[in-house]
Formats: sequence, structure tokens, C-alpha cells
Amino acid sequence: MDYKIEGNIIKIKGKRDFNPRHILDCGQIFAYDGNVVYSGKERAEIFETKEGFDIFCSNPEYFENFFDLKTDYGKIKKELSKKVILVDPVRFGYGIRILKNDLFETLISFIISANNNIKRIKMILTRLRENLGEKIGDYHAFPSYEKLLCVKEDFFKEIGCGYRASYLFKVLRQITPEKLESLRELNSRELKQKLVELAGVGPKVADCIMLFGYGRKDVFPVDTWIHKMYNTYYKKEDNRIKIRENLVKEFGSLSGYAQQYLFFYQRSI
DNA sequence: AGCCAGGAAGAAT
DNA sequence: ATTCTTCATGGC
Repeated sequence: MDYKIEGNIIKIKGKRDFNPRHILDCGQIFAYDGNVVYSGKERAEIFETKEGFDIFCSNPEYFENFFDLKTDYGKIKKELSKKVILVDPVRFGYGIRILKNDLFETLISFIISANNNIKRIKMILTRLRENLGEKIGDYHAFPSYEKLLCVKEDFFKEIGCGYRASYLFKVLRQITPEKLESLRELNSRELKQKLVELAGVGPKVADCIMLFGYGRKDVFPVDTWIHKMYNTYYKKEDNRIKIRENLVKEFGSLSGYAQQYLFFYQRSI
């Protein structure tokens, strides 16, 4: 990816491998409003220019990593497009990049995402930030672990979490952000084993945390959209574990990338 | 009104 | 070890 950092601006050259709508609307992050993105304590705003995009933020190094700018997505897309099923999805979501989200924020966000829709997930997470997040200028950071640990289970119900409230209350007492960080050293099999022990974390949510937080690309989160896609373009199969097995077998170490293009494409039609 | 959303937990088999 | 049922909430 061709880019340079000038003060508080990351200047992206070209529009082939970076598109904020594709990146933000493909379901890997819920903390954004238009082209304004929030991650942990940070915020960035993306503006389109003649040559590409300018990312304004106070911490360019953070977002250089966050947007995975050092990875060559042209090469990945070329490889993926060898598969017939991915030609249209890659053409459609050409500007997708898989984010390196904050681990703790990803855990909380995807526990809330279970059996939920994106609009409501965003609403709940906005309320979390506005009620408990440190105020930084005119926005709120994602709440700290300590702050979340203080609230009662009913607080999570009051902001609309429904039955996921008990999962959140429990998981905060099972693990800390530091412990999550320490799991980076595990291989994917061991990591998943640890993650599914957590309250509210099943196979699908664990895959999402691994892909969008830990950056593991050898996983394939299977949600209702991927389920639909598989039944349309592959074969009838309702067991999501089997669907995952087959898709990981097909896409290997590129599974996570393939999943994002397929998810974004399937949800658009 | 009923179905669906980036599913997981607990019970039943 | 697999399959079935239940779980809040809001949008459509």
C-alpha cells in the first residue's frame, strides 16, 4: 500500500486497495459514524481526496497498524480471485482491509453481536461508550476494564443488551485485557480453545475475535450470512461447524480474507 | 403477527 | 458427543 505519514495525517495514495465504506461496513467493527472511526481511546476521520484518502488522527502510528497498511492487499486479492466464487465478491469489496482491532474491545463487542443485528449492536456499543467511556475532547473512549468491572449486570440490560448482560458481567470476571494480550503467543487451535471457555464466546464469536483482534487469517467465522451463502453456492448444510471445516479446508491461510469479501458481498444482495 | 439479526448456553437425547 | 430449546430486543 502506497502511503506516507505527514504530522497528524496518513495520506493514502490510490483508491484500489482502500475504501472506508468497504472497510467499515463489512462487519468487523461497530464503533464508527460515517467516516469517523473509534478504536479504544483513539479516533480517526477519513476524507477522500483526488489522489486517495487522508486519515486525520492524533496517533498515526496506531492507525497505520489498525488499517494494516503494510500488507499488500493487491497481492491477496489476486490470489483469492483464482477461485471463481470470489471473483465478484473481491470486485465488489475491492477496498476491504482487515482491521487490527483492540482485543478487549473486540471481545466485548462480539459478545454483544451474537444473534443480534448490526444497527442494534452499534447502538448498544455507543451507549457503552457514552455512559462509561473516558471523555476525550468531543468523543468518548471505549470504557476501561476497571470501569466495566464496577457496573452491575442490570446496567447492561438497561442499555439494551438483553440476555447478553449476564455474559458480559461474567466474562469481566473471567479475564482481563492483559490476559487477552498474553494469549497472542498461542497457536490458533490453543487460542480458540481458551476463548470458547469465556462466557458468551462460542465458536463463531471466537473466530471473529481471532480474525479481527488477533489477526489470525486461518479462521472462517460462519454467521447467518455465510450460512446462506454456503447453501446457495456450495450445498445444503445446516451444521455451521461442518461449513467452517469445509471453507477453511478450501481457503487455508487466506480463510479470514475470503470470509470478509464473501460476507460483504452476500449482505449487499 | 411473525421472522430475522455476525449465536451461545443449558437441557435433552 | 450431537441435537433441541430458550434467550431480549428492535427493525421490518
